[in-house]
Amino acid sequence: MNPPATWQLDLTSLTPAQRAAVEHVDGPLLILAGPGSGKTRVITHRIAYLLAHGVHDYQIIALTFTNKAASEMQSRVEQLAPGSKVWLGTFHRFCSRLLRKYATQVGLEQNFTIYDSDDSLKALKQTIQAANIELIRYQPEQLRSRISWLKNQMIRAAEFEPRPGNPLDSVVARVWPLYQARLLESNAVDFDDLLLHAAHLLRDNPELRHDLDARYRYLMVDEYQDTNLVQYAIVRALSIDHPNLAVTGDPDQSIYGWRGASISNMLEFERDYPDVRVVKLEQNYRSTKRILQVADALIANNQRRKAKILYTENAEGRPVSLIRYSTQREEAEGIAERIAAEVTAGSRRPRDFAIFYRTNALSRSLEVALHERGVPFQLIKGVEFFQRKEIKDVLAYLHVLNNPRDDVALRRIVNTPARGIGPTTVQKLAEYAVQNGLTLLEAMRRAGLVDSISKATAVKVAKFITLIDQLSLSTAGPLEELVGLVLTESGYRQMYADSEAEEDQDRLANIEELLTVARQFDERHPEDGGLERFLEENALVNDTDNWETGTDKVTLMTLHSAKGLEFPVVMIVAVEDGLLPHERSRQDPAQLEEERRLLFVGITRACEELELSYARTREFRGMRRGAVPSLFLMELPRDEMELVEPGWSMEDFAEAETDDHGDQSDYLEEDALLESRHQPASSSLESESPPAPKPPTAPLPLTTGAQLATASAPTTATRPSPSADPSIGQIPPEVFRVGMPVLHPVYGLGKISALSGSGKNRTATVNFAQHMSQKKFVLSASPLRPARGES
DNA sequence: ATTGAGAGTTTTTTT
DNA sequence: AACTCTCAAT
Repeated sequence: MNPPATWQLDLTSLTPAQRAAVEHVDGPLLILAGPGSGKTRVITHRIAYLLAHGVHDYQIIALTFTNKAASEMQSRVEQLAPGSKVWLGTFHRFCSRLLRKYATQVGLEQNFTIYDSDDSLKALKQTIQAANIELIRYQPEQLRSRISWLKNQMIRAAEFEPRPGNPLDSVVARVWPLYQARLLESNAVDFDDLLLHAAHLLRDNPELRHDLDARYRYLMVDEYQDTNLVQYAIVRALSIDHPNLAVTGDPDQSIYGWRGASISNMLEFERDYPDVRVVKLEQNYRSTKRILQVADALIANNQRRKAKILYTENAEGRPVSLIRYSTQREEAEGIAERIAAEVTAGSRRPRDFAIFYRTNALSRSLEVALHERGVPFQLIKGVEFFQRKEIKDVLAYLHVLNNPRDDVALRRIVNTPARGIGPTTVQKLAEYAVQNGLTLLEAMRRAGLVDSISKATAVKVAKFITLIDQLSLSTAGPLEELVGLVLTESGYRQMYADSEAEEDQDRLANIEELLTVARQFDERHPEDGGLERFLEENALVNDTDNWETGTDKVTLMTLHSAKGLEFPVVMIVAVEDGLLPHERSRQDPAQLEEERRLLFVGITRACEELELSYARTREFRGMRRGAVPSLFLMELPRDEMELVEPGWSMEDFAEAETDDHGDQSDYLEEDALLESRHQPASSSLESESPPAPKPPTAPLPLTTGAQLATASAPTTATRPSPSADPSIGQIPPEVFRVGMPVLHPVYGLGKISALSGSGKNRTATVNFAQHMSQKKFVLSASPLRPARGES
């Protein structure tokens, strides 16, 4: 049955360690893979190796956490073993597939709906409202995340034991069973249920478990350090009779602990599978020596870890930059400026750069700065397209057609576009439904029989029902046609088409885009398409998956979504106390270590150059606050780094002037914090001798004593106070001459290659050796000054 | 039923 | 600042 290998598998390019992992066939295998160690290569080669040694493709499954990772592997397996049908996908997709098949075993129907977190929050709110439960001070979102966390611990509503005296838990104890009942009535599951139902399915049906264990004989799990208890249970259940389980991961890259991921799954792997073969992949093929040393020094500060060696045969590379900006805006502009300069000079392309930040809210100023300079960029946000209101609205129509019991979707569309069926009417219908044991949709069919609903309103509801019935006649056809029908018949497209607002025009465009998605689906599934499948595919997709590596743009993303990627130049912004580590993680040492791992992940994404930055002030929830450098920065090895401190711009003069008092206290606060954190760690950035007391405007302790190499940024050690800073307009434009060496606070040393214009418009073209870039400056408005003879 | 003002939130987020 | 939710007014 298994076709002879018509392709050649070349293992000679692998290192001995990689090869050992690839050639391991039967029995448990644990691959400890450091960042950039060729992990994906090993997994894909191993799949090909198994196929070449007589394993059937349907006997192999590989589970990943993201679609992105899955499709990446898919295409690489396809290259190594063309035509094979190994199942690669996410945990959630795997469970969803399993549940479609065995839905009735867990009380669902095959056409169940998958609620995303937005939908499940709505269902939860409806539950709370219908049962009239007092939330005390809790937000529904808090309940949702608590329930989610519990589900990830493999606890079901019926088994839940509230922590005594815990008010949140006592509310959860009341709401959760009702919420779960509502989901069941709606024939729906949330993301967590997908895993939880599957885990219980396997636990409660020994024969089924046995069969599936045999069927999926070779199981692989990627990013095993991020598995939670439920995922662990699923993996375990499928590898009891045939423990051919290969997992890869890196405890140092575990960054989803807050979601219930447990490193212990990885650390205790050897206990669960005593005969495990352990392979360590420690050589890094991605980063320069310096970047790796910085990463290594940082992560060494974590107590709860297995020490591991990180080494590379790559070049030494350039020092890692640590840049201190005075404001958030300068940080964004400095970065955008550098990228623009290097792109203009042709030394880098936009796609070479990635900018990471801790929270999405930090992206705004970067977007603005890049946009102003015409630098193309793509912003990766977690959800985006399928989470947009207009998309969810249209999909809600499809959900109702596919699963008439889907109340969340039904409530969403019943008055969208406006049909004069308001919340009061829906409320009455919902009550009628409960009293008569009907679904909401069935109750709507009988709106005329509900006493409290007026004749006029009942007619409107009847019209809506007619619309749904009419649409449901077309559910068997192509998706593109169905979506088109929904758009026209519901009046949804018209609603936006009539609008003048620019925002609505964008929405219209997004809706048209959805039509494209539907068409592409039709093309991809000429035989095995169908509404249910379309909805499922889109339910388990997120925006990160649409991230295109092919486009030539700068990438902006959170540190979390950066995992698994790499870029020639990486910039990590806002490495400040309260943001990284995040303030919510400061109490708990375990969480602090997770934050450190997060920065570790960010650092190890960089191949050639790495730039960390922080600012002295930052806008935060509409307020400007003084910012303190992250304690993680003190843990980095100064030998591998250079400190850069750009000069001040015109705006900062104004800011420094008006905010003088605020600034002073910020400084004092910074000093105090840094003093109190004085750590004996030898790799600390701080000097051995305690820093001398400083006037409020003196540089930070971080910069005192010039511990860091400052060659490329001569302004660093002697940054004058703002009032004395000969920044802008201080140097008369006529001083400059062609060939003159000049100094720029951001780009460092350069040479004037051309001059043009006169007076205020006099412009200099400067070549900067350091960045191999060329920039133009209007002299009267630039911080440029002669490199010699500076004060 | 729709609109607008005011109040209260606000991490990260593979799915 | 930006978002969502609530409640009162239209």
